[in-house]
Amino acid sequence: MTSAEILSSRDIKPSLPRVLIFDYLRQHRTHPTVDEIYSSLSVRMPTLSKTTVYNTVKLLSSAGIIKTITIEEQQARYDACTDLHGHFLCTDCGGVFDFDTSLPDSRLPHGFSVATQEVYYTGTCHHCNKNK
Amino acid sequence: MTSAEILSSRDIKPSLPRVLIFDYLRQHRTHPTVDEIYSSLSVRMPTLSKTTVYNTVKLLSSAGIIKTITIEEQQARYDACTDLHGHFLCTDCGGVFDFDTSLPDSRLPHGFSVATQEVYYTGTCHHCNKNK
DNA sequence: TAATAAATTTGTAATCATTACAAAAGTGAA
DNA sequence: TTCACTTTTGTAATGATTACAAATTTATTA
Repeated sequence: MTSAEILSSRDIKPSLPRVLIFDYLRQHRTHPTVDEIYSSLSVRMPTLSKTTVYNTVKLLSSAGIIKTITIEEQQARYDACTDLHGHFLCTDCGGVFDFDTSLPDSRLPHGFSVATQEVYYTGTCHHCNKNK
Repeated sequence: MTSAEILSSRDIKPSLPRVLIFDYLRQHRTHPTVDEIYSSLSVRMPTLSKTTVYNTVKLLSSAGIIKTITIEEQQARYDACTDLHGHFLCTDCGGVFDFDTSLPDSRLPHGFSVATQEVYYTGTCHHCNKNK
């Protein structure tokens, strides 16, 4: 399915900025920040505003089309893959990596309804462990 | 064990601000923000600086004595309970609640070493679900 | 104890990600 | 084309966090 089709199916008008941003996230699974999305796309679309990137990732995230990753204090990252998987932050190089994970066996208090589930690990990645 | 003893055992000098902040976190399991810690303690210790609260929670967190919770984009929260448990953010009232969770069965890529593990859920809490 | 060195705390001023907001631009219907 | 509505944009706030240097406290040495 194209990005525009996915947006339309969620009643989000597939404007050019929205399609570009969603496309970018679908093609770059590096969990980019708003800044990285903006810098990359403003080459192709010089009129793009960073505010539009902020607006769009918030729109897509609340529609459940992308995920907001808050593994770092400094800034949010975004992920077009909404399938269940964990995120690993390397505190050496700052990279964020995916890993396979099952859902933990959780006992929520009665009456709680779940919207999103995230598993965040931090540590040192393969590459940074080598350089020691 | 007293807070001062725990700090000492980690080679952190148990100064008054450090003990007060750590004590506060041990007694208030509500996952307070820096602002909440500062506001509460500055009544008893008017000379306390917010910078000291920032410095201290960073110190305690990197020593592994407390946990930094980044479930929200806006600000970090802190938790003196380092036992394994999940955190649930109610997107209606903003409260953060603990819940029991096992470790998910995760397959990390080879060579990755783990320092911290977090399970974050969002949704609606018991109380907010009632008011609907 | 006094003097000195080291560690800690403090207040103020940056930094910087995010949001507010209103004007501008774009889109679609009559 | 005109009008209403949505989206985008740029600028100016906001607000959490950090940098930093001065002030204070604590520890050490003589």
